[in-house]
Amino acid sequence: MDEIDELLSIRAAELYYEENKTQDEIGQALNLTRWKVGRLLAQAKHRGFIRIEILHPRARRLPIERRLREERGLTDAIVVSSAGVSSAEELQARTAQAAADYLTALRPVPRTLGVSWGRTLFDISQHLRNGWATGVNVVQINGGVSLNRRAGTAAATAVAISQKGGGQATLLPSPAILERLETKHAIESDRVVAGVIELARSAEAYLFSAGAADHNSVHVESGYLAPGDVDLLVAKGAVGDVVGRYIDSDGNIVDPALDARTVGLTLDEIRSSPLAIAVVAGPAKHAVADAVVRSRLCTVLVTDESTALHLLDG
Amino acid sequence: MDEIDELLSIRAAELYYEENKTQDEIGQALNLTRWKVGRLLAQAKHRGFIRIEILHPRARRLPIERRLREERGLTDAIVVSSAGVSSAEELQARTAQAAADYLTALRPVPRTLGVSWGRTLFDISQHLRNGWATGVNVVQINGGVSLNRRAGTAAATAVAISQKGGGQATLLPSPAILERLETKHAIESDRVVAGVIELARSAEAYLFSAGAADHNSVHVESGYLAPGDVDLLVAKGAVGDVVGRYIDSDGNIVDPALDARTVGLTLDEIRSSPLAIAVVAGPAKHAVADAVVRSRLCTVLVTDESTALHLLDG
DNA sequence: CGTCACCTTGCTCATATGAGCAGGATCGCC
DNA sequence: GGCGATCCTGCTCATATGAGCAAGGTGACG
Repeated sequence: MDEIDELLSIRAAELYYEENKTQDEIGQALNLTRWKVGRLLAQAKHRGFIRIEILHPRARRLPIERRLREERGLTDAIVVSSAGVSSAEELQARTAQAAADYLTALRPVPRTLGVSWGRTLFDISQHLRNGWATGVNVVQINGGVSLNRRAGTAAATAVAISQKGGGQATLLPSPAILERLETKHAIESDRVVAGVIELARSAEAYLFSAGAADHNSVHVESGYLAPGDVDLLVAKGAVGDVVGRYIDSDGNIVDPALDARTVGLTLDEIRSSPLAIAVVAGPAKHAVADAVVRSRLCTVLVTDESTALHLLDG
Repeated sequence: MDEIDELLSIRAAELYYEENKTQDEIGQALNLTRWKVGRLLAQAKHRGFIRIEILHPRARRLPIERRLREERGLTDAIVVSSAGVSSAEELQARTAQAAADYLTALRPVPRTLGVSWGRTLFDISQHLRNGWATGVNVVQINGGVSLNRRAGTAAATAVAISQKGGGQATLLPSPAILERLETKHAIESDRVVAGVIELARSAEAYLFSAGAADHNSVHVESGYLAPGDVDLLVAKGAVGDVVGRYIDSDGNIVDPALDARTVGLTLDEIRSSPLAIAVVAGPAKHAVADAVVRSRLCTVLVTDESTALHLLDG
C-alpha cells in the first residue's frame, strides 16, 4: 500500500466514521469506485488506523478475555475496560461490579460458596444486588477475625454475600495467622473451626482475591504482619498472598513456617476446585495476578484491562 | 432507557465492535430480535458510549471543521487530530503538514502568495513537496531580516515555498520592527521596499501564522523585542502577534506606537483579503488563535483539535 | 374502569456492504 | 521485448443494516 492509498484511506475513514457518509458517497467525493472505498476502509481497519472504544463502566474487553482463556488456560476470564478510568478506586469498583455480575450470572448456581475476605471481596459484596441468587450459602475459607477496629469487614463481607443471595453465612472464627504453631493446631482441632474448614473444603466454588506484598496489605493493616515481616517475605521472593498465604512468582509458598501458622484452606485445596474465581485488579497486583494464573490457582479470573495485558505479555 | 437496556447495549456493542458479530448473531446470543439489537447499538452510539478515533498523523476532524466554518464564519477550516500525539513537535508537524496539503490542493492556484515567516511557516515550507504548484510566486508580507545567527530562515521559508511551487520569491529587505519611527518611514520610502509592499498588497492569497505573546516569541529570539517588552505588551492586553503586530483578544492593536514602527502589511490589509490562511497550533496559542478568528483576520484556519475546541467553547 | 396518548416491538422493504470472481494492468525476469 | 506471476479493479450476488410502519402494550388521567 503506497502513501497515496494510505492517505486516501484516512480521508475515506473520516468521511465514513465522522461524517456518516456511505461508501458510495465517499467514492463520488474522492473520485473512487465504492469498491475501492470499501477496500480502503478495510485496509485502514486492518492497519490499526481505526480505534473503536466502548466508553462505559460496565464495558468489557472480549478479545482480551478470549486470549486469556486460550493462552493462559482459564475456563473463563472477565476483563473490564480501562477506557476513561480516572482513579484507582474507579478501576476497583468496575472490577468488583464485574465480579458481582459474573456471580449473578453463574450457572449452575453453587449451593455453597467459599470466600476469602479483604477490600476487594468487600467491594464485591457491596456491588451484589439483593436477590442475586436464591439459597447460596457462604463459608469463609481463611481466618479473618481482625485485630483492629475495622474488625468485622471480613464477617460483613461473607454475611452480605449470603444474605443478598438468600442463604446463610458460616464464619471461620479464627485469626488469619497465629503467632505460634501450637496455637494454630489447637484452634484447628476445635470442633467448630474444624467443622467450618470441613464445610469450606466441600464448597462448590471459591471466590477470592489476591493481595500485593507491600505495606498496604490488609495483613499489615489488620495487625497480623508487621511492615518488616512483609519486607522479609518480599526478600524471599513473595509477590503477594492468596487467602493469607504468600507466594512467589511461580505460585509456591514463600515461607513454609509462616504458612503453617496460617489458618484456612491450603492453596492446593483451592487449586483442585473445578471453580475457583480470582478477582484481582490494579497495577500493584500485576505480579500476584501473574503468579495466580501461572500456578493455576484459579479457573476464572476477573481483572482489569491493563493487568490482563500484563499477563499476556509474559 | 433503563439500566437493563443500557447494559444490554454495552454487551451488544462489545459483540458488534470487538467480536465482529452480526446483529443477528448478537440477537441470538442475548435473546433479542435483531431489530432490538440494532436499536440498542444506535442508542449506544447516540449516548456517546462508542468512540471511534482515526489514529493517523494525517487524520483530520471533519465535524470540528464544519462547526468552525458554521459557528465562526470561516470559509474553510482544517483541524488535525490530536489522537495519539505524544509531543508538541508532533502536533506542530501535523499542523504544518496539513497546511502544506491545503496549499497543494488549493484551487484556483494563487499567482502570488503573500507569506509571513516564523517557525510555523518554516515547517510548512519544509513539508511542501517539490512541484506542489507551478508558477506560484511568493512575496514576504512583513519585515524579517533577522538580527541573529538564525538569520535567513525568513528568507529560506519564502524561497523554499516559491521554488517548490515553480515560482520566484520576492523578499522584503527590512527588519521586522525598527527602533525609530523615522527609520521606518525612511525604509518604507525606499523604492525597492515600497515596491515589495505594493506587490504584497496585490497578492491573491496570504499565508501566515500567529505568535504567542511570551518569551519564546521569534521576536525575542530574533532580537526585535526584549523579554521585558513582551511583558509590557502582555500587561496592555496582548495575546500574541500576527505578521509582527501585537493584538489583544479582540484583535485590536495593543501598542499603536510599536505598531507604527513595524514594517509590512497592516492587519486591515490582510483582513480585506478574500483568502487569508492562518496556521496556528499548540496550547500556547489558544488565545491568539481566538483573537485571530474573532477579529476575522483569516478566512481559512489550519489548526489542531484542542485549539479548535477551545475556539468553539467560547 | 375507560380512554387516549405515547412508547415499544416486530415486521417489510430499500439500501449499504462484503465475498468472491474474471478480466486486465503491472512488474520482474529473462 | 516477451512471458509468466502477481496484484488490482470493477463487477455480480448474497448478506447485513437502517427507515418506516402498523400492531400491541403501558401508563396517565378523567
